[in-house]
Amino acid sequence: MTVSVRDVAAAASVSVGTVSNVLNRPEKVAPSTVARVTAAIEELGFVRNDAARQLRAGHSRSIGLVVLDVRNPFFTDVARGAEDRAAEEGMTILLGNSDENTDRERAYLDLFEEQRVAGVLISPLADDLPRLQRLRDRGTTVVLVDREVPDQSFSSVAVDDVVGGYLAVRHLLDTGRRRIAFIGGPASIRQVADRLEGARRAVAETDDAALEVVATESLSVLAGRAAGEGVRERAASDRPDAVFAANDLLAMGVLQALMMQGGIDVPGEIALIGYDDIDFASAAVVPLSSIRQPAELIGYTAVDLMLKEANGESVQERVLFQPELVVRESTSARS
Amino acid sequence: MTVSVRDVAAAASVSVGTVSNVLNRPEKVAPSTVARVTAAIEELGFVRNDAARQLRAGHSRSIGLVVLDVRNPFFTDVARGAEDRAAEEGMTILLGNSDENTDRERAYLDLFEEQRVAGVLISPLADDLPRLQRLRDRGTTVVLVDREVPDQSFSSVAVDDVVGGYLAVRHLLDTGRRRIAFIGGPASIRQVADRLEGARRAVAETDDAALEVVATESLSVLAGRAAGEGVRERAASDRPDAVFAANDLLAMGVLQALMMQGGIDVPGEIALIGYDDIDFASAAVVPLSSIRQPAELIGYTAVDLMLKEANGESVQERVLFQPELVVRESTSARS
DNA sequence: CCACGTGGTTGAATCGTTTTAATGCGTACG
DNA sequence: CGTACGCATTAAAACGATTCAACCACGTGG
Repeated sequence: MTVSVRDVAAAASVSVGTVSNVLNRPEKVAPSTVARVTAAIEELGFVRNDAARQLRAGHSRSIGLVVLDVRNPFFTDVARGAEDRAAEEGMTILLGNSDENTDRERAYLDLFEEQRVAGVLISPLADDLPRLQRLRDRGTTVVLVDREVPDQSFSSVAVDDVVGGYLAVRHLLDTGRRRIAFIGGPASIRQVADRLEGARRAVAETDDAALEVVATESLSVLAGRAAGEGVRERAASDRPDAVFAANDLLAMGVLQALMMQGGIDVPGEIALIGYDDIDFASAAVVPLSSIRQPAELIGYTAVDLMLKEANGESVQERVLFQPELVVRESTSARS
Repeated sequence: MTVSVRDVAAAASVSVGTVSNVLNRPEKVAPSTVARVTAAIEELGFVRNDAARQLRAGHSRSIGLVVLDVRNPFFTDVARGAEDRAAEEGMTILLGNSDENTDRERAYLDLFEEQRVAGVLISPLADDLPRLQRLRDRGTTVVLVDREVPDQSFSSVAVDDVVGGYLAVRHLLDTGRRRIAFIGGPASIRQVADRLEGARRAVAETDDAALEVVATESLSVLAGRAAGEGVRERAASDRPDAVFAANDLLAMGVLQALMMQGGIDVPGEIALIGYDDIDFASAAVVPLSSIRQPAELIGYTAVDLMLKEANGESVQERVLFQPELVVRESTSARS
């Protein structure tokens, strides 16, 4: 059924070795032979079998990328950056979506390991570091995306989320807000914890400021809507005057809930700031202030680090980008 | 370095065949042997080499999916639906992103063919059907996503975009609008052409209605913003009183441009409707009316069709879903 | 005239898993 | 007592591309 090098070789009356050479090192083969083989390939519609190549090579030309949520534009941007860098090397990105679920994360890691990917980039969930450690010990290069690890045992590319959280809340305080609510979760996700930590620091600097934490199940629009409804249903005196959402998806959900049928004025009554600065943030009902991260650059750099480490050019490098405050209408001063 | 079945066999003092049996048909192996082999696998940290499996099997357990744009939530939803169905069979989705670019589309098809994927799902770009035909002739099952082909030679799952376009514009006309602008492109994309066709039909039913077409380079937020600016800069008398954007990303861009610094009132001056009903549509500056498509179901069904056809259970099936109008504030009657 | 390169090409070995026909071994049955 | 059968396991043959040592023919320089 399928045509192999063997068939091509027969058709061009050369050996399989020569066919392989034409495919991989045409300059080593006489031009006339190249022509004959190429013709045979065309004629028979030969297509390389990648499984056989990989088997021989010992590893694939793909890179595994596990993200927390494909629906979050931040991560698709990271993926695109990664894809760009990979394409420069003729490699491919395999995108896995853990959906903030440990089992799914593990399943993708297993899959990638069976595929013998050149490396794994992962925005890891909770602390299943031992699993990653094992993976690395068996010879797979691992780069952490948007996550650093205290013992410095992995390469990583991340953004300083403590600073990001600080910037967000500092901004809220600067515009006169005092009762800040942090909406986000689960706390096991490092990004969430760090952004909260940054928020705490900012609040601690201001005497009469208070921080309240509203935990969510996940970082989705839906979870944000639920949390927002909780806030809306409170007595007016009991509500915060500013909300810092752990990411833009949550923030958009919160915004929807607050404004639902003549609800609460944003930013009049409650100011709102998100995180990630996704494209849609600026198009929200009330254009959303946010903390910008260089998403594509993160992906690009992660692949770069992975390749370097795999080539032995460097061992464990850790890149840290700085986040940036983007002010829009959702945090305007009260009129 | 890496440990193979051979090593496991030696460690458990059985043959490689037995190890393979433990892996794939444990019920055929004596329990005590299973235990011994499993222990050896654990001990040595053995991980199956998927390339070797595939080579033997002749095809992979992955399914290729090529979409027009990963940044469009509609397609990530399709991908999730596909992933769900694939997971039920222990298979994986390989996601390729053509970015509305023929070369990239072709590159992904080549890649998938080399990988010997079990099948290819594709939302094809222009008319590179011969390429798909060849792919199919060489034995790869192909299912068209969101695209039908006149000669019925491929299985497909799609939504009736002509009906969708009709619903959108019919709604605009019903709310009293008469000068309709269709914003979208490139026209070579079937979805765009069909939605426009539907729009034409609706306009043709109403005597005093006019349709204008504003072509865009792509279906992105950016392209929408550019088109929207064009409209905004016109003399008020020259502007349409309603805009039908070929998808929600465009619509969000148009919306941003129209409202820019005290611009045009939506829906007061211009009504706006999009297409796809992505999650963010309801959270837009002005909540966006749209045409809803069952994105996840499309992906799910596409994989289903592919599996059926690959198993020879059916040849060429064509599924057509109906779109649905979702009315929000962006098309409210003028106050 | 012979040894010695050189540019092209060959054939066999290899990667790691799965599969299949064959084998061994014990038990039940005629 | 021998045959037959079932069960567990084995050994060897695939799958298809790549690589590498060997080889060949043909000059060229000594």
